Amino acid sequence: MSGSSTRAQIVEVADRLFYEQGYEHTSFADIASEVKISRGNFYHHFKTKDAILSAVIEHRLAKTAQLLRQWEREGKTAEERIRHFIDILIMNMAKIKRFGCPVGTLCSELAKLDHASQGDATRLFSLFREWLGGQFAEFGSPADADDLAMHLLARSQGVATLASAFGDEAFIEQEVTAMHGWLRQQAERAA
Amino acid sequence: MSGSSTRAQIVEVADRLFYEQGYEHTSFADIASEVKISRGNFYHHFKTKDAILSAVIEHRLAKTAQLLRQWEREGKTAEERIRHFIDILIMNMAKIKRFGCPVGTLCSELAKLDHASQGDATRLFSLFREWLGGQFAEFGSPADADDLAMHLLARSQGVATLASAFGDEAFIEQEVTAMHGWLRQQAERAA
DNA sequence: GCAGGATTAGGACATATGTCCTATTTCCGG
DNA sequence: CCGGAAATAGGACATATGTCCTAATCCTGC
Repeated sequence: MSGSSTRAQIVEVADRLFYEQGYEHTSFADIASEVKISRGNFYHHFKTKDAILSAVIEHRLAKTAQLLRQWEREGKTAEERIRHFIDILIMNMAKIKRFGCPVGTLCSELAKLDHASQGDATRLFSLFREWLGGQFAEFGSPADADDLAMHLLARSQGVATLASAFGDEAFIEQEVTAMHGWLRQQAERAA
Repeated sequence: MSGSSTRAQIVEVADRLFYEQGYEHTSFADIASEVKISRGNFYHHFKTKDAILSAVIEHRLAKTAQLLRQWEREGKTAEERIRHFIDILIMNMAKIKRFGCPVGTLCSELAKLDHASQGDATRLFSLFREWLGGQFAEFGSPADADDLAMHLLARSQGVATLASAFGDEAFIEQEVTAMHGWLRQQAERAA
């Protein structure tokens, strides 16, 4: 079981390539070449391409959960924590401009492929949704906390899609400012 | 040049399949099979797959321009016309739930493929953007008309992406209502 | 130090797919 | 009615790709 390092490398490279090139457009050869292992060796770690996808999604879920825990620690108020979410658009601006949102584009692709892992990919969204819902619930409006979470999720998705299509970073910054304003409003309304 | 009918059929089928299955995942065989022509015959109408994509985008651009002209006729006020745009989320709800937005998902896919037609696909967004910009300009705030157009475009994109990921039609309806409310606000602010 | 499992390399194999060629059929203008 | 262009069918061809097998090598526990 020492190949864990190789396996981890495969997952990391696949994670990046699935994001940058899409799942279907990324081949075993692409991944093997970057990890510098032979295609044949691949089979020892993952029987099928679907298995790699599952591992990548699993990996992303873990990374995301960790990120959410970090925000939980860093932000004192719910508003501050939600602010962190909005700011990932700024943090990952360069990559979002080129490839869109990793979660949204993966879900879209899998939907078109009618892929078995669709549900798992959607779980990535669910993580953010539930976390945001929890934060918004602290605002005092637990009834529509989920609505607010979905609304914010949708807005960031749209920003990522358009920023990518138009190659426009300024638009990201502009909309992030607008989202911060909207968040402020929600916080004030609650207080 | 009588094959225009066959050619048109090819473009229509390709248009639908590219939407439902994605560009790369749709093969010549898929299209030929649905149009009921042989794969070989295909070459007579389109030399390359890229050529089909170009024709499909051209076709979508024409259809979109026609739609915009129709809205132009049907809506008396700018607000009414913009309302038509928002309502396509309702009109195409069933397909959006399954496959997302045809424009957004195509642009995302082409971005990952680093495809030469990326720019042409983005023109589809530009059509809506410029048209919406023109409508918002009538509100009296020509300065940020484009910002409002992009904002609305982004919101519908996000709604389509999330609705597809979660398979949630109610979310579409909810956000459409919210967008109508937002539009009303913009109109009132202008008046 | 050695046996046995883990890991790796290299390649075989079937299939799918974009591209392209050729022969045949269909259609239309003169 | 007929000659040529358009359209079609069928398949060839090279390549890419997911999958899988086998032999060699590495490493670890005894």
